[in-house]
Amino acid sequence: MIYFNNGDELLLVLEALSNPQRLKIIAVLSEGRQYVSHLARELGISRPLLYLHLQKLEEANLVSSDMEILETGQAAKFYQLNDIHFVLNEQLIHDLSKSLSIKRKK
Amino acid sequence: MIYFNNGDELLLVLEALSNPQRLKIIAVLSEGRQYVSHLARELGISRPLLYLHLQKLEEANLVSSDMEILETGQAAKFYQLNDIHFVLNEQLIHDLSKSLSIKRKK
DNA sequence: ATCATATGTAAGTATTTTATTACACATATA
DNA sequence: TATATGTGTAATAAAATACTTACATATGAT
Repeated sequence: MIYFNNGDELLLVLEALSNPQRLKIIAVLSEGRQYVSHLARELGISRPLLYLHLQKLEEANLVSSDMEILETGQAAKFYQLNDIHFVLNEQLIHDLSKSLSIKRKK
Repeated sequence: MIYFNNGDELLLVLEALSNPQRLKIIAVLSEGRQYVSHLARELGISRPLLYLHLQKLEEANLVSSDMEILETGQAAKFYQLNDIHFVLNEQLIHDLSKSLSIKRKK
């Protein structure tokens, strides 16, 4: 169960989830861990783009990664889902909005 | 309780929620309905910008609006929260991802 | 050595989102 | 009439996000 410590954390998760590619990534990973190149082929997107999305998911703590040696002997970076489960309602948004910053990113 | 009919609907809601200004708007509206100009002053943002955000929230069905005559005799547009309450987990994302489209917007 | 597979990232472009400025129009009050 | 309040929107600018192309490096198999 995801617990949000503040509004910025909630926003980080919501931003990570508000993209169709990233939802697809989560859907694929929900069937089991997988390494980057394989994931890219499965999703039909370029590896650099996949990296971008995985990075956002990782920053929001929705996925994690480990290096592992494939049967072929090559190193591969495996990604897996963290526990993604939370409830969202107006009360929570109201409470967390006090610790939510409105800021420029760059 | 929000029920998502498909992946695109889920995404629409997540996109609407993934912005700090819009979370603040929801937080304010959770304390009661309010009209646009008043809301803009309370949030410290311009009315055109507020319109933009309210439109996104309305498209995601998170808020609704009604015109009403103020005590002063002027017409005002009141916004109020719809029921915002849902659970999100990997199973749901997995299921809804099948009806999720990856598309350009314009 | 060459081919296929893997990771990793820099640099540039395209698209979308967010925000501002400037209008038009209406009602009530001083 | 001038001022203050309200709605509504068009046009533009700025910022952030998404995506592409190109490259470097490494391992194993042919």
